[in-house]
Amino acid sequence: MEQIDDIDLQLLNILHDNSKYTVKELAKMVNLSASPVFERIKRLENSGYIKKYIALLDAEKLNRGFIVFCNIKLKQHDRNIGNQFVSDIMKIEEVVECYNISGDYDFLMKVSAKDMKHYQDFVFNKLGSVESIGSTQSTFVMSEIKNMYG
Amino acid sequence: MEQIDDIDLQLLNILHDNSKYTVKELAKMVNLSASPVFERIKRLENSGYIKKYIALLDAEKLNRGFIVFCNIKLKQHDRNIGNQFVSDIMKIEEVVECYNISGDYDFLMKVSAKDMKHYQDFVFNKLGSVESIGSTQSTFVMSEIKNMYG
DNA sequence: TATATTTGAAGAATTTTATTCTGTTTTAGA
DNA sequence: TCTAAAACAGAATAAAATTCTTCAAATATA
Repeated sequence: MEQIDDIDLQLLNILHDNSKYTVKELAKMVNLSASPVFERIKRLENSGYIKKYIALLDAEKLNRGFIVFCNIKLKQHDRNIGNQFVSDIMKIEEVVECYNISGDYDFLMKVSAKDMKHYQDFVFNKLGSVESIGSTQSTFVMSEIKNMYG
Repeated sequence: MEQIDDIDLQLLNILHDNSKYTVKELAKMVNLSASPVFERIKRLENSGYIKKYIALLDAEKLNRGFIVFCNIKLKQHDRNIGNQFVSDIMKIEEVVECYNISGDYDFLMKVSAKDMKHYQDFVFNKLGSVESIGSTQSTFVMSEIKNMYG
């Protein structure tokens, strides 16, 4: 596919951290004029290197600062159960991320709640009604050390 | 602090998914004109509800599509060892996220590599030279099911 | 209840930025 | 070295952000 060079990489790294720079500002950072920078960014968008632009929100202010990693074991390991689990989990807003993983558990979910009470309610009422789940194990986040996205 | 209403919440949800809408487009979505929408967004930025705007990149294209959750136990649990670990981990580019957690392990890291070979090299050469680490346990991501950021 | 006062909105005016266009330079290949 | 394609700079244009003014509604106050 498309080849990217060092300047493209610089632009990607800058935009990954802050997408609100103007092309003029970006141009100065990479020692080019505005128009080639504009063209490069469009190329990076069209070729898929840049997937999209989003706003990062303050989870604490939005009552979603209590983070838990929740491991899931399915009841059985057939395709139907798996598909059912995926489709159920997609609808639960507290589940922010979900991965199919190696090891003792089948899935690892990152869950975002207001507090322990909210998480407890999530486990009992939301996960509790997902039939495909065999067992769960919760790992609580005490503090966030590093997040290249947040 | 500042109180937000339902329209603010709508704007936050929209921008969290796509920050490239124009204020005119956003105005139509929430049934307002451009200027109040503009003011609301500025207010949400200044009050910290919106932390920043970023570009999401394609990890696969950038040779970072191999994701591993890496659990870490420290050698000892004193403040110096902990601080040393944090400061070391901050410098390692493959570590995309890191959390201080409850349970058998002390930290959970999300690691982003090109492939298994790269990850192996990361464990041996990068983690291998972090003195504070006692032991590690790797959980490999087989597939990403849900990601509210990606 | 009537009257200020504040708040939020609309729409126009202005400024800034994105985007396009044109001409030139560099680069790669024959 | 010559030619063609790609990449750049700078100007011109279009679109968006931002500001400003006015108005209406909501809220508070007498």
